Amino acid sequence: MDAAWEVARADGLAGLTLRDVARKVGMRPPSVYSYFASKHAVYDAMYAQGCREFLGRVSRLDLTGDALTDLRAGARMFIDFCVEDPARYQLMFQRTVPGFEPSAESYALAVEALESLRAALVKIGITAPGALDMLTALTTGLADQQISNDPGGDRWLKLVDEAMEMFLAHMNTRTRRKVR
Amino acid sequence: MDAAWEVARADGLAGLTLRDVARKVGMRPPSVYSYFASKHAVYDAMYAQGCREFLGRVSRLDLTGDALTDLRAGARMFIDFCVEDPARYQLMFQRTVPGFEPSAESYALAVEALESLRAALVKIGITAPGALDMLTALTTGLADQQISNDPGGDRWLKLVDEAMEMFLAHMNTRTRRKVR
DNA sequence: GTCTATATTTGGATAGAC
DNA sequence: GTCTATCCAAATATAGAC
Repeated sequence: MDAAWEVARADGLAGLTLRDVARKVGMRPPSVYSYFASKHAVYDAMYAQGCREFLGRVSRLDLTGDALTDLRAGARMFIDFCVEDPARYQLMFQRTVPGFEPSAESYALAVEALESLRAALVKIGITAPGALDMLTALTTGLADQQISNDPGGDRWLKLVDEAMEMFLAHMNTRTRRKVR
Repeated sequence: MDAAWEVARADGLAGLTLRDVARKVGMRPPSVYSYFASKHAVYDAMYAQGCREFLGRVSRLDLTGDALTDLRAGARMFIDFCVEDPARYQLMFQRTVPGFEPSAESYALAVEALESLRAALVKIGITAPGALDMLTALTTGLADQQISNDPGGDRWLKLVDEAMEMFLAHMNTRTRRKVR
């Protein structure tokens, strides 16, 4: 798995070949088939591993109950996760690999992650319809722009706190309007 | 070119092959080389064509001078442009094709498009540093989520107006803070 | 479990005739 | 300009020996 990630990071996710993975671990290509039934299976294992890593980070967030503080922490965690490994980001969130679809088993992990995000939002009082969708658009947009247009830099990273302020202020407006 | 786009839409951008393009126009594969020097050259021509189409739409926007109205119109135009052809979106904004980099000539068109966006923002009084970056993050995020997670639907499309309200309210806040 | 050997497919690209 | 024929390389996958 480590070798597969290395190859994906070096040659692009679509450029991953079992030959390269095999060579990286000092094996001949056919030997890889003792561990994975197909190239697809390698992608699926990577997808699942990415989901588990993400779930681990979600669970290690220590949230305070203060909306702005928690939004910032969550958004930073998510965007750091995306930016630190663009190949993983592409696999998990872009789905741009030729014919790859995660297995039901792996996909369940992704659903679990989104569910935990929804629960966290409810906990800080953000329940408006569309709020979760707006937040995922905003955070993936920041991550995407950072990765595509300023790799290695911080041009969009440094907007994360401000984006969460903007988001929260907007949600507060909506809530007040509703209550009145 | 039309055939190339059709193939890209059908088989994915990375799945485009000159063989398929040739067959689609009733030619044999080598004949394509009378028109394009390489597969790369085809991608580059597609990129340039996408940019020109986008520039055309930018110039056809009739802006009113009212910030919210114009932001909404611009964002809708951009996101519609992205969503209506995910292969084009991937080529122009994701840059996920194996070793493809647009030629300097083609890239200049993309720069021109971003420049016209910046000018439009200035015209409605949005000049804060980072405002343009925040706007591109927000709009590409909406487009990206729509394409990735609800293709053919409108789950994120219908958030566009609200997103622009949020963005504008935020920018107004920042301006006032600066003035005081 | 790992290897050698190989089948098979695919696809970019060129040579040279017409 | 288009064709036939072909080269070449890469890459997934399998068979079967050790």
